Amino acid sequence: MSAALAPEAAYRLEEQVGFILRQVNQRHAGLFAAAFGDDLTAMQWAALAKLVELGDCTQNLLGRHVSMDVATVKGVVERLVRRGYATTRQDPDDRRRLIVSPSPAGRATVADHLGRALDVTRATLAPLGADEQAIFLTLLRKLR
Amino acid sequence: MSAALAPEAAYRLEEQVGFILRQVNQRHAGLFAAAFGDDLTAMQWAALAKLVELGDCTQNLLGRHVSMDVATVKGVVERLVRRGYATTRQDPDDRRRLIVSPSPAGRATVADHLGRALDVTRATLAPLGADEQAIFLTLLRKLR
DNA sequence: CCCTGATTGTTAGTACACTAACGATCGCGG
DNA sequence: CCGCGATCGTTAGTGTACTAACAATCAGGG
Repeated sequence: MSAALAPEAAYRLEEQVGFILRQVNQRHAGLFAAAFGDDLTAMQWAALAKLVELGDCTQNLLGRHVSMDVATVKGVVERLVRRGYATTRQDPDDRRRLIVSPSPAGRATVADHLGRALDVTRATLAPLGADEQAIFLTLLRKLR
Repeated sequence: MSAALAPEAAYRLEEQVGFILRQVNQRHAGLFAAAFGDDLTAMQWAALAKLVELGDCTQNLLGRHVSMDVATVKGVVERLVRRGYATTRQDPDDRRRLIVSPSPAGRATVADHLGRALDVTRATLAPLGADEQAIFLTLLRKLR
């Protein structure tokens, strides 16, 4: 399956999962930005929504809950703090740990934007029918 | 649908398309990096594979073919040039344009890595059965 | 109680991604 | 042929993402 028969006819970039995945991600990012404007990025929203759900939480644990590695979550939390949506303090019981807490403004923002977040999900899936959406999500989850 | 009934029970971050999409992307990126090592990133591979397919090509046009905006494609092309996989020159007929060309090494690298690229696609979709893969790709394409 | 290994966080470095602002150029209509 | 809008590329700035190296700290065993 190498040289003679179908040289590079066998490889179509635009049919590879990774490529399409990136395009779908781009579309989702655009929809998200349109709904959230300069309020929050998708990453910040994920971290903040999870933080409000969990309450006080180690930076490390928060990162694991939202699938961000340590270096990434640090930057995201830093920007949440800068915007006044969260605060950080050292854990007195374990001085390695940094405890992140949602601020009242953070909780309010999550409540405020919940509808918009759901709209983004709906808009992203809009090209599919209701049954297709269910199938798609089931399959997508398996690829996690 | 705001306060009294289902406060934030209605929003589960880990069920939102955008969130799962990011996780699937992360997994794909990991598989890609494992297969390609330090040879090429997924972005560089996409750009180079498309460049070899198209032959000489405007930087702008290349970007459109691989869904990268102008600023992004500039960086990617720059790194391809730095690695010796492509060259750039001004279009004599339109001095705004920058023509990007694959180098012999670039063509060889694409040929060399075609199998690995297909392996990455296979590995990414491996959690699904053959029929599921087809359905998934059909649905995914609609969300582009 | 010290030693060692694991955990937590920070920093530096590379590579996407997108916006906005800018300069150079092209092409078309008047 | 002049001007003006559209196109192409570059730069700067912000925000992910991930690796690697490091410092501080904690926990458990000898």
